[in-house]
Amino acid sequence: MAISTRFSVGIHILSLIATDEKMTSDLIAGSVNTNPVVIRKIMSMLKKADLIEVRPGVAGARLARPLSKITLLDVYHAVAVVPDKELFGVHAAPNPNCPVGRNIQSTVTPIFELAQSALEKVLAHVTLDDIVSEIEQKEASSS
Amino acid sequence: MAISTRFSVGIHILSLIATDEKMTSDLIAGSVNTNPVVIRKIMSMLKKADLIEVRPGVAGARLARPLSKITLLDVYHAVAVVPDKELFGVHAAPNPNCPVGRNIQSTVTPIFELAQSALEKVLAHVTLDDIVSEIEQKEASSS
DNA sequence: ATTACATGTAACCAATATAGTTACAATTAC
DNA sequence: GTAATTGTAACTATATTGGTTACATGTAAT
Repeated sequence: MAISTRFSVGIHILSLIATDEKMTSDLIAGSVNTNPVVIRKIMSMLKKADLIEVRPGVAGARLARPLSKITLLDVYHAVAVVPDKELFGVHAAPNPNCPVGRNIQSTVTPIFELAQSALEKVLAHVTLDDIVSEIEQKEASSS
Repeated sequence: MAISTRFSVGIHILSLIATDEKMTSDLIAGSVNTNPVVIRKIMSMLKKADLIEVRPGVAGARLARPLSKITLLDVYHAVAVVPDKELFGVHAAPNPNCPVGRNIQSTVTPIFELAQSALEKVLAHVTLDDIVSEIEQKEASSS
């Protein structure tokens, strides 16, 4: 299964908030092209992860940190696209009476962690500032 | 969602076949601790990916290539843990009338590809030979 | 303070993926 | 020919995703 689009939607939401703090979930939903409740649920996750500040009743949201201090990895973790932060699932109860069965988990897990960490490192090196700048640049060069 | 355990089970299966070509799906299921049909389905994928040779009616399987020429990435692709080979899902139809909406996909996709490729590179650098040797080593040092 | 508008959630739905299971046809080996 | 094995179809239970309706709660402005 692919990693949930909550991740890309989360980036989308934060980019919109960055350019306009008066963005309502309705407006954001219009840009993402989905239902406002989907947006509010994701924003609720972003809020719990202390990436944004939102208040019931008051339109819009505010970034809790400067754009350059929010990495894609922060968003990735915030929207919980991966349960338990374990990207790779491992079958739970291999047979301890078999040489392969009793060693497969401990053999495979560190490799999976390496792979996961390589992926996360890429995400950690990209900030929302990079994203928004890139978008602005594309807009400027297309006008 | 985590990457399916089909991946780790696939590695488990191949490691067993490597040490004994007479391994039936029943025996393998005993080591993995699951149903034989689950094993046969995964073996069917491994066969389609030309990693193993199996024949109906005849017990066991044979590796189609030497252990050192089968990477974890080969297995990863074979068991189709990721549809379309696209690890990250991206929301499909953002609003083209919004500056963020019309640029988010093209901005985010190359970063996702970088991250995915970093992960795959790790998997590509580990062969089944590494896995089996590691298991043998653990067995030897625990005796 | 009433009105209008937002957010925050609960509850539900359809579609899909996973992992497991039963059942059985087709194939091979002895 | 019999026994054993692979290969699948069909089905189940469970979980996740993405979407939707409904509504309670909170804020602001007139």
